[in-house]
Amino acid sequence: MDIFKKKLVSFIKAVIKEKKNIDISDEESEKLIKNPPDVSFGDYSLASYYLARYGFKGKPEDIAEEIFNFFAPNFADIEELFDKIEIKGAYVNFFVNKEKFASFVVRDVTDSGGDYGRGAPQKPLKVIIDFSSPNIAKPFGVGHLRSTVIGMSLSKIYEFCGHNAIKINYLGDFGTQFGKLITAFCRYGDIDFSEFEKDPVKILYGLYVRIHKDEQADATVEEEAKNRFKTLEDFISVNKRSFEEYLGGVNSVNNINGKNIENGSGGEADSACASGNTKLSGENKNFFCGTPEGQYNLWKLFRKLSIDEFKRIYESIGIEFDAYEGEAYSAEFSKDIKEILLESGIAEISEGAVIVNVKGVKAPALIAKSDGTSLYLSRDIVTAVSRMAKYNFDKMIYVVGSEQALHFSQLFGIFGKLKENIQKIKDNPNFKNYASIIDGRLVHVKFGRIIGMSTRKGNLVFLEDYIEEARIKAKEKLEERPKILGGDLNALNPDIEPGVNKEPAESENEQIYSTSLKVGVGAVIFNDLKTRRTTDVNFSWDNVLSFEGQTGPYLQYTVSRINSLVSKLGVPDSKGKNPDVAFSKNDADFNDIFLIARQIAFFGDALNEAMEQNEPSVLSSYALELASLFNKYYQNYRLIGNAKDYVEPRFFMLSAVRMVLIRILNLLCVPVLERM
RNA sequence: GCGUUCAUAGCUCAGUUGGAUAGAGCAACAGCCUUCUAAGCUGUGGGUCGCAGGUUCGAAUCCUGCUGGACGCACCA
Repeated sequence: MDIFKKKLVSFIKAVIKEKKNIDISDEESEKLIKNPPDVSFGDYSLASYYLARYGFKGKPEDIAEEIFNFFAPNFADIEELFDKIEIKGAYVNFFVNKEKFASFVVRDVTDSGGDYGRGAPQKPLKVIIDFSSPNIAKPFGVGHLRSTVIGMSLSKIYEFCGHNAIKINYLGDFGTQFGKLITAFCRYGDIDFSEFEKDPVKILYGLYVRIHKDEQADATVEEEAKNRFKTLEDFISVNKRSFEEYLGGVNSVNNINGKNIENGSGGEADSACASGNTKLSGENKNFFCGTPEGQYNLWKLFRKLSIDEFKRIYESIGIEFDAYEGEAYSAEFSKDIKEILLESGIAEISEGAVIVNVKGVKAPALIAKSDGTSLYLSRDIVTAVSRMAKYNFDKMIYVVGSEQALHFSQLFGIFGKLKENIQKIKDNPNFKNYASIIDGRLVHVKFGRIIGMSTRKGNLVFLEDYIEEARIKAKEKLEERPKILGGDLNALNPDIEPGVNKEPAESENEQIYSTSLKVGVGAVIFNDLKTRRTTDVNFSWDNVLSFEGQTGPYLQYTVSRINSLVSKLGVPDSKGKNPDVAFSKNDADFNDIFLIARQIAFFGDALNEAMEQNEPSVLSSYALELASLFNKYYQNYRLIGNAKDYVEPRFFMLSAVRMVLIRILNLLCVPVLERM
């Protein structure tokens, strides 16, 4: 919060104390302060109708008058920072001293040394963010991009606000679908193993599409797939220890900063057959298709190949995880969950299957199938309890599409029911401990569908092709630029002096490649983060490939422009620490500088709102507005060629804009370019 | 049928959680590059906030009904 708002907060507290003898907190007081829709109304306003809750009575206009009459004689208290107070209808409007305001904000950003807006809560929360979660053996499509970028962005936002984010990728690596995949692999004898090694995920996807088609005509497919899945699950859970035992040991691995870094291995599931034969060929097909151990190895191989592929893609768009988990990991304990829930009466048997009736949800929650195999709901229960044991989280966010809203309301409802009935569970002290405190800490961050593609029909758009398309468009745009095409290609590379030391053509192409790739990736990612999560996205190439207006490249471009200008201006002597920044309202550009400073001052609010609502798009809109204000300024006023004491404060203003924009681009996973 | 969710300019979307005159960007049209990057800037046109009621000082926002779309609803994930 800036000092101006702080001043108002205490001013308003004072009036409520004086008039109604009520003490309100800073937070309450701050909530009463709004930003008027138009700067001509003032910079902050107090809406009198909010005061009704503190006992002020009468028409809003009269309350406003009463407040105003109190403020006016006490104006000296805030005179240092404010120019005037006005009454307008139901509002009391405050006008800041614009010169002081602009100077304060610019200096505030500059002094923060790149950390402007970073939060430092008294008690940082431990927040698990479960996102991306692709299904193995399927290509990474644009559908997964949304969860991936929303989750990654939220992780960064929580971290920047001072909390601990734990990023988990929960792979869809289990379930009947893998029975189907193994069935496909074993039924179709025409797999080219050398091709398979080259692009395994594509081949696996082909199998997936093919078996789905055959399933329609051939009823034995489903039968075989179910059996194979059962074999797989039985093989994995021929175990060794109970969930209770597992929970007893797991929190000992909890380390200091709350992060448990796991690699992409399958956790427990891996150890079941670590030395397995995973080299595929035509000869050992009998082993893979005919024995439980072979099938397990086959599944494990599919899993590994998929993860390798995912990691390559994540790296290319700057996504990383603290842990890779998988459903298979939890499958081992799904039987324990089933028994606990049944024994305690939380679950019941219906039509041979195990179900839980959850308060407020009509559809029964299915825990286990009538053939005894697990369903993903039961695996999610296991996972949540394991994570509580392991991380002791304050909050766990699932970034999953809104089509799974029912699933999550069932999952959350089950933890509510567990909490209520915890004493009915016999033994299992560890389980009771962890399971009872989960209720209320789970959040489903849902998002709308991308309309226009589907895996079943086989017309899935692969993420890599999608980015490639954007990259090519960016390259075309880049090559249209006269400066770059005409002569100075090296202008793209800040490390090379223009005109000197010309690099060979190949390197120039590399520059173009990397620049256009960053623009393409930026366009694609920003496109997913600029609208509110819950709205469905009508997929359109025209939209994604437009780099003008409200787009990622527009923001990247704005930063590049500032970079260029700043380097031409040269860094002032004061080097940026505690600079002497002062603006004069007599300068022609002052009003625009003020508007920029005002927008910068809103950054903290935008950040908070983005976190509270788990909504990165709040930052997207904010950044677009800031960039737009800057571009208007840039267009209308020239800096180069002016006197030093005119340029210097503006230099810091430019740097402040750049700092905030770069921060937001980072938070939104949009690459930042030096030049473009 | 039940449930969830959405409907704002031709198109894509904002709209400070019930507040001041409903805003941007695309697209269309008209302008601005010998001067800090034109992926930019300026201007014009474009609205019964799906429809009908209700709640109150005040509704795009809240409640009810209707219309239309999306998604989900027992052994997939």
